[in-house]
Amino acid sequence: MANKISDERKKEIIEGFYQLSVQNGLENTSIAKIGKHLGMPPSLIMHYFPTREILISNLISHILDQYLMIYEPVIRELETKNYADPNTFVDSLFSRDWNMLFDDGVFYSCYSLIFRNDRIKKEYRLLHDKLRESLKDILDRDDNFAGKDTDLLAEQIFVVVEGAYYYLSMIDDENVYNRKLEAYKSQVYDLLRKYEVQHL
Amino acid sequence: MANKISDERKKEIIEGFYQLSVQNGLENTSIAKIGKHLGMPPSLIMHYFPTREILISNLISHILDQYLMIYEPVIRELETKNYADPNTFVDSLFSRDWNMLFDDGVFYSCYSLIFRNDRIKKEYRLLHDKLRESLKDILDRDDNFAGKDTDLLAEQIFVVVEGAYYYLSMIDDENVYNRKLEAYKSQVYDLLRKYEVQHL
DNA sequence: TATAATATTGAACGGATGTTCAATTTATGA
DNA sequence: TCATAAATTGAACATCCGTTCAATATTATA
Repeated sequence: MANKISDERKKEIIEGFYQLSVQNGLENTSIAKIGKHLGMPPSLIMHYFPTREILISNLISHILDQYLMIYEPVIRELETKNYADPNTFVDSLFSRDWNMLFDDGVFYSCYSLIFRNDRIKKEYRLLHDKLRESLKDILDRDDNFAGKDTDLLAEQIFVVVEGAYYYLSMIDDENVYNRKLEAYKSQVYDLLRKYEVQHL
Repeated sequence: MANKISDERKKEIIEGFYQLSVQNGLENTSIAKIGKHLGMPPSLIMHYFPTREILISNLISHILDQYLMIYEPVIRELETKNYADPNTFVDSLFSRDWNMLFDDGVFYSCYSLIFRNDRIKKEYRLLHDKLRESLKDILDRDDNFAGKDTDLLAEQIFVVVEGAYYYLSMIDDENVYNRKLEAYKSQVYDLLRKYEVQHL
């Protein structure tokens, strides 16, 4: 609460940056354009983010926070119940809902920066470690997976999820999209079933 | 063979573009820089590629061709034999070799363009359709998968492969890398085993 | 060899880029 | 209220961007 104006401006700038990046792409969004979009001179943007690199770095933190926020409702739902139906869980993971809330184009643009920037790489790694850890905790709380390698299971589930979004992003045709979606879903169902303790 | 000089120059320009993109990133590689790198004026580049958009489009075709070329030895090996050991096949798919031959950074940069360019999206889609189709053909030729949904199997294998490369690209630590690599490999082994006809 | 087509050059363009800076306005705290 | 700090402005910068164009050199064709 020390610098309230400062914090609000920073937030405003980053969100403006994000919005324009969704529309025109990260690489086509300049500081001048952000300024025009928000009705402020570029020099003000540079007052809060001294270089473009710092700006981008903050945009990435913002995006990764958003990404985490999208997962959170699913994770929290599973944390409250001691056992949640895997089907509903998988359905949430593959829900089309957060395609509306989150722009994959900007996400992959930022992802591609990990190959030349170790700090960004680390930030992406930490995000995914956190997600995997959350899932593992949930699985551990479930008796069906007692004594199983839930670390490995969580890892293998997320690999399918990421691969699925990679492929689904290429698909325009709704029927094809749904068919593929079901294929990837059942792939995760199978993983869960494979790991579950057999009840009689 | 009509325009040999033209074709060679085009190839030279695209490869120069690719090399600089590997070093500095796609978004930091300008026409002027390519010209300087190859010792030719930017106007010559624009003579062969009238706009930057066309240049990028050709770079993407080049990259997707290369991507296909990396898969080809594996695919051809499996085509010649009537039955190839799934293990060696999976090993090849996950071989670290083509990380040396192919730059994932440029690949993902180009991939992120699919979200705002339908032609690029289609080109990526066709590439992956082709790869999946090749794998399906190979599986179909194998008696162990007779009567099985090899289309689905191929799809699910590639989802794991793509997801795997997505995650592995974030890992620097060699031990962690290898551990994850094995997890993803065994995930594909499991898929193959699940689909195989049971022999006694 | 003459002619047409192609390849190559170098200069120039308007505009956009990230960044700097000094001046001014606004808010904060004593 | 007054001094100090923070927020904001607008102009200016060197440099790079993609692109254009007319002129020249080279090659292919008849």
